[in-house]
This record gives sequence, C-alpha cells and structure tokens, in this order.
Amino acid sequence: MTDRSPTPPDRTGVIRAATLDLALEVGFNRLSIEAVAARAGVGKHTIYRRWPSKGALFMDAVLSANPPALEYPDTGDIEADLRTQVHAAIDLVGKPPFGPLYRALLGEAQHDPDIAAAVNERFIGPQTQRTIARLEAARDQGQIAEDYDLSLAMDMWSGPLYYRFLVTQEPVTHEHADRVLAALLAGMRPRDQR
Amino acid sequence: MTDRSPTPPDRTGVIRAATLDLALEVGFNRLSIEAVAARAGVGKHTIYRRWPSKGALFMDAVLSANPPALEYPDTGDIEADLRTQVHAAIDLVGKPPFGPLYRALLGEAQHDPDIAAAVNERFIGPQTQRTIARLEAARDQGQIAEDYDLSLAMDMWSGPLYYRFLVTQEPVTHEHADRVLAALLAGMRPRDQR
DNA sequence: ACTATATCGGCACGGCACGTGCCGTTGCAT
DNA sequence: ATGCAACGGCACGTGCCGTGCCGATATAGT
Repeated sequence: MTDRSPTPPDRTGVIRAATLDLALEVGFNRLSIEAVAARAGVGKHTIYRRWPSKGALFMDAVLSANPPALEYPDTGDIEADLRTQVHAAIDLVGKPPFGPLYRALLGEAQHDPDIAAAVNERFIGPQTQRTIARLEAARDQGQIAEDYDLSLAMDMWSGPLYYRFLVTQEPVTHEHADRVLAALLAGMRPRDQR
Repeated sequence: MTDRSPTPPDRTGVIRAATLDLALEVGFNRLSIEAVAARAGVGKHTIYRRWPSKGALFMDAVLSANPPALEYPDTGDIEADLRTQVHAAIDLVGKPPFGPLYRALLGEAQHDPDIAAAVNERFIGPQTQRTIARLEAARDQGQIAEDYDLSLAMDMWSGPLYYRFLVTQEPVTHEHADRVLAALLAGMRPRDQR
C-alpha cells in the first residue's frame, strides 16, 4: 500500500490560497501565474502540473474555498426557510472575500465553457438540488401546487437575484430577495390557498 | 461650414468591424489590439486614441453593432406582446453573431465596473424602460394588479432568462420563456382575475 | 497659394507574462 | 543504498502591451 505521508507539504493548498489572495488584491485580469508562483514560494511548473490555465486555477481555488454550506432549514414553513437560506447566501456573495471572487468566476465562465461546466457541476448543480429538494418537501406538505414545475421555480427564484448581481449590478439586499420570494410564492401556492 | 469630405475614411467603424470579426474568430480572451490594428489596416495609435483598453473597445464595438431594436408591440394583450418581443430577443441573443459577443461582453463586465456601467447605460437601461413602459400600459388596461411593483416584475421577467444564459448556460428557448411568462403573469393579474 | 496643425500608417522599443526547457536538490519508496 | 518523482530556481524564445518617433497626407487658417 502506498501510504501517503500524513503531512505532505500541501503545495496545492498554498497555491490556491496565494491565488485568492492575489485575485482579491489586483483582480482577475491582472492576476498572473508568475505572481502566484512567487507569492506561494513555488516554481511555475508546480502550478502548470496541476492546472492547465489561469482560469482553471482560479476556478478551482474559488470553488475549493469551502464557504459555509448554504443548507436549507426545514421548519415546515417554505417561505421562512427559503428566506433564511437566501439571506445567508446574500451575506456570503454580497461582500468580500467571496463576493468579488464569485463575480469574477462567473465572468470567466462566459469566456471559457470548461469553467462554466465546472461551476455548474461543483456549485450551481448541488445548490439547485438542495433547493429543489426543499421545494419538493414543501409541495408534499401542500404549500406548493402539485403541478408546479420545480425546475422552473428554481429559475424564477435564482434568476432575479443573479440578474441583479451580474447584469444590473445593483446591490442584492435581503429586502429585494424577500420581495421576489413573496411574489414568486404567490404564484406557486395551491389554488385553494390563493 | 466645415463640410466634411463625402467619404471620410471611417477608421472608427473599420476598427469596430475588425474587432467583432476577430472576437468571433478567436474569442475575447485571445483578442489582441495588435491583431485588430493589423486586420483593420490601422496603426495601434489610431485605436488607443479612441479607446483606453481592449475591454472598452470591445464593449463599444458590440454595443454599436446596432442589432434590430427589441421593441414591444402593443396589441392590447400583454402576454402576447411580451412573448413576441422575447422570442425576437432570444433569436438574437441565442446564436451568432450577437450571442457569443453579448455573452463575452457580460463576462467582461464582471471584471470591469466601467464596462458594466456602460452596458447598463447603453443597453440594459433602455431595454428596461421599454419593458416597464409596456407593463405600465398593461396595468392601465387592468391586466396587471395596480399595486404590483413593475421594477420587481422586470427583475422576475429578465432574471430567469439571464440565469439560464449566464449561469447554467442551458439553451434559452422560446418554450422556456413562455413558461416563465405564464407563471409570472399568473402572479401579476388583478385579484379578481385570478 | 502657403503654412500650421492634426491624424494617419509604419516601425521600433522596453517591459511583462507566457509556457517550456534544464539543473541540482530533496525526500519518500523500494 | 538506490531509484525516482516532485520540487525551486533560472533562463529562454514568443507574443502582446503601451508609447515614442518618423514621414506622409489632408484639412483649416491666413
């Protein structure tokens, strides 16, 4: 058995940390692999051996940053639970360090399909599944109409928030999310509850 | 009268065209001002004199491309009119040449606040105003509840489509937009019509 | 008609980051 | 003890950056 030593000098982690440091300091556009190598105290090969490009390195660094998981509570009240979760998400994404990093990551995803795919696989997809699972529970409890398409609901719930974040770049506030949520749920309840 | 010659060599236009050509060929990341200058048959100074950066040049080139204006008809049926307009928008943005250019532009807007501001001022803002104007007309005709916040409606209408376009990068189809529209309007109608 | 001024294409420059070699070293696995 | 893979450091050629200078051209003012 090739038992790996318990504390291998974790170059990968050091490089990821240096990448995020520098990205926050100078922005993605001015981020260079040379500077990352210097900051991390590492040869360039050690970076190129692990990631094929600056974009891939940055994507991996951001997605490995392990922000607090955006889980949903289940108190039995779908509106309250979605609100609780989205407030946490807004607090995370709306300010440094994660906010600007995540914005830059989604920006780069527009230029590189591989990055877009990775972001969806590693972050958006799991988050979508959690959301839909919570919506399904609400539907089973009769808080959402039986025939409502939950993947459509997902688009209509996340969409307006990302629209503000990425397109108009107005601040995404708790209040804004609350208003979107109220309007959305108004159209989702079973007919006899409207 | 400073009568300009009948055919002034329109460097600005030539440079914009070369920029879009090259951007479609190699993508924004590999676009270089040197290549644009060569393609346009122009000195680099002539570009730097007009635009401060590659991003600014690209932004201006895309936004000056004058796609067919995405106007709203007013047949008196808000759902039909929004559908007509969004189908045209989807056909425009969903495929080359405008689709990839617009995606790259919004990507770059995540790295450069100036570009984000310009996109909003020159494209998103006017489009928002047209949409809200059409929604106001519908509200005046009693098709939308009096107290519905139309700027919220704007976020909830554009958001899910941009979410697909920029985040999940699933294809934005007419059918998807139709379903969003139907769900959205279900929550917007005056109460006695629900 | 003559001249001043602005803009132009072309060329060259120093600087930076790219991505890839090579070299000598380190440290784990046999 | 030996083999081997990964390492840090260094150097290289390449591409593009943004700027300066040149001579040519065309317009505007006198």
